[in-house]
Amino acid sequence: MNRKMDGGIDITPVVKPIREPRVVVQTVSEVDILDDGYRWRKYGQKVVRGNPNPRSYYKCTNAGCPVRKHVERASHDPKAVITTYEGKHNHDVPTAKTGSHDTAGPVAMCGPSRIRSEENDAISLDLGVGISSVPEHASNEQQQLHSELVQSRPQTGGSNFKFVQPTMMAYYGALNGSMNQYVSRENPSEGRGVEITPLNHSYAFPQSMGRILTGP
DNA sequence: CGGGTTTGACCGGCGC
DNA sequence: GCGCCGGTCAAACCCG
Repeated sequence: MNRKMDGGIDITPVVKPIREPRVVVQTVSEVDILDDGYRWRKYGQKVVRGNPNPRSYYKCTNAGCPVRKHVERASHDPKAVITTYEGKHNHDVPTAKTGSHDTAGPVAMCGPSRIRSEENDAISLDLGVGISSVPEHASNEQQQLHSELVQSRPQTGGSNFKFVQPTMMAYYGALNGSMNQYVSRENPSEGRGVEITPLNHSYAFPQSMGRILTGP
């Protein structure tokens, strides 16, 4: 990308309203790569502080798809995978699921997706395609970042079921806002080079989550 | 041969 | 002003 104009003068007209819908999905799986029906291309991997596990960055391989996906593993739960979707798909699902049929297809996403519209209208499931609703303006003043906490249970059948956990949502709400839970104990002297120290995480995060995930 | 994945380096933003 | 962290891009390699 050439953001430089000839002459050396570069203007910065880019309006970055950064208003893309951010969807945080908590998936319980042994594998990081969950097939949601779309094709993703890994464009980077980085290990972030507070987590011994590396975070993977994926981008939609489809043209015109600004959708990005960040996959990270919970440090306390090796089977808990946090997938963060950014943006929305502009094209239809490639239907790469040859052997499988419909369950995990696009239909599944819109169908069961809207389960949970009981009281929390703050969270809407527009994770996959923009087909259903959510048309309008996201330029409201209240919901700039609209994140949702969904729990996926990928069974071998390919059925991505999503359950919303109001309890976890609260935790994650703070998480995507500012991870105050992770940044707690840090030794300035050691800085990088040392692994995190497991330990005293007093918050009920792991407990609640672990329970929920392994509960049913 | 093509696509995708992997690793390293670079850049930008934020905090101190 | 400097340092640190996160994020992205690019090149090379591997697999299909």
